[in-house]
Amino acid sequence: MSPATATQTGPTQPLQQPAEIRIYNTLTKTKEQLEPLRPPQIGMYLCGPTVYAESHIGHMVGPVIFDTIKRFLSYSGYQVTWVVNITDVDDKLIAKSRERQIPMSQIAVEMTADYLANLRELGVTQIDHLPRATDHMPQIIRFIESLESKGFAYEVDGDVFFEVSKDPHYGQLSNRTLEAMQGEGGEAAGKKRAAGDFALWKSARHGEPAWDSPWGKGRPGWHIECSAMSHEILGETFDIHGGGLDLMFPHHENERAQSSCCHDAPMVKYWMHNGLMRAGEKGKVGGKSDRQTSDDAAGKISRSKGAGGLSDLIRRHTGERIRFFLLRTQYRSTIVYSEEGLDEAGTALATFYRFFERFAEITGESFYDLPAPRTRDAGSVDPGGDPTLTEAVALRDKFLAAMDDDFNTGLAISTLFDLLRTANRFIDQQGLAAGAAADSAPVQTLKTLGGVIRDLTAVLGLFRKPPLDSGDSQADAELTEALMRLLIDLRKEARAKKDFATGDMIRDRLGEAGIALLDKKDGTSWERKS
RNA sequence: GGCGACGUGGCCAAGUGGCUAAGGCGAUGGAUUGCAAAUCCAUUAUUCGUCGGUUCGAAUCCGACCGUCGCCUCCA
Repeated sequence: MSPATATQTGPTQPLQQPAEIRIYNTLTKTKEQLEPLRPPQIGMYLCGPTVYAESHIGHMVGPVIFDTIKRFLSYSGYQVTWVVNITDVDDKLIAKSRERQIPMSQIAVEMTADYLANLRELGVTQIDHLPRATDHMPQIIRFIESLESKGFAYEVDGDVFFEVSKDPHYGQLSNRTLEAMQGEGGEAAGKKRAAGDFALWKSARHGEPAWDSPWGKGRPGWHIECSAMSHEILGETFDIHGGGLDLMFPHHENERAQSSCCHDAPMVKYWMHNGLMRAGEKGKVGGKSDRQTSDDAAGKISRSKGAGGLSDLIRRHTGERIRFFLLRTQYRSTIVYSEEGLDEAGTALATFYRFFERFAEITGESFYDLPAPRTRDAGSVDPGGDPTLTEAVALRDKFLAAMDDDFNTGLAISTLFDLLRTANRFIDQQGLAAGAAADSAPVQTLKTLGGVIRDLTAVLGLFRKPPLDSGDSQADAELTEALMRLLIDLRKEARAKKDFATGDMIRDRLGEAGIALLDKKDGTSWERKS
């Protein structure tokens, strides 16, 4: 049975479908045409973190891809409301609170700040609502009451459980049958009617954070906060629900059960699950070794294995590099994390940065200041018979087609490289350099090319601002710039006198210090080697 | 044990029935350069884990096998 058919939104008016966007729906295991419930509005929910510890890079996969999805959907003419929850009450938080001898709420505040700072660094800026579980106790309690009154839940000594067998569709999302699930039932096994039943409300033990409820003092179970808060903000049925593959069961299965039983309506139209990140093996890149000696237990990255330190990773690699690294892989596949992979992403990114410098030198305009068109239509370009622009338009179309097909960011990025080559080739062929007449036709064409690249990279949330040398203060950066200017001028003078030995020494010594010089027709610039 | 994903060049990674198998990193040759770097051009998988099968035709569908990984307990 298709969940899509179960939703009635009244007469569908002839809405202009902005684009043929297809989404892989984990519920149906097929790619489906995106048809929002209430176009042009789209409601989107992503399961956020339980804030008991620092986030690690794996936590960023979902936010980065969904941030990109929202940017792309907005670009395609939709108005997206994106919600990411913060779960700030839970067993792990309580345990952490005991361990550190500080209130649970303080840990939650600290770790939420850490999470948000990381999101900011990775350019995740599109979230509209960040609801916290503890701010929604009345809604959560009402939700549970409603389930209880409809016969889907039962109370035992202050605990309330969802009775899984009452939901005829239970197991549909994660594709498992009740019979196949024969767990132990966890610590509350003795109280539950069936092992698969799960807690909606947990009675408080001594010293635990607790809220008043019809069942006595206690706290919400896992799952229920997402049902209550998504309902509060996005309604009974909304368009897209996302999260990591590992949340499919039990979290999403239970969420779905709670919400659809409570409202007697499908909870979500499109379920999306991103792949998980794995830790790569050790550094060695061997030759052709026939035997796969995977002595290094490479597995899913998780907090329980001590993963963390994302802010340190950002400091070393920059948020943009990490975002780019994540976006180069299709969101449903496993991403293997490795330092080498991140380094390579940095190398690839440098090609973009060099083009932006070239662009600025020739046009006199900063790439980063170019306006990014807000819609596909506004961003379209009329090539007017120009072969270079014709090529660019074709590549832009390819980019958009890739994104239309279940947000294939990896394929989309490949067209960006093609676009870069097109632009660089054009510059070379035209012999463009600093000082070119601003109103000349080639410069205008280059500006148009730059505009297309600006447009598309903005959809991916890249190049929002010039790359900074992380850790440098403003004053240090200025000093570095002045010293580099001096060295470059000295070398220039030496070379003018054909004193190549001195010139090369300056270049070599800078190279040893991790700085590369780039000689161009119109002068020399420098960059840090990654 | 149950359910599921994946296995594409040296590495990363698109492509899920049919033009010459994207793109990145790396490598090699060339243009350019005083020499480099950057940029551009060219080359770098007759082949897509293995073996069968379906088909006029498969990396793409089916089966078996090998291998890697995930979920089934907290996890983005």
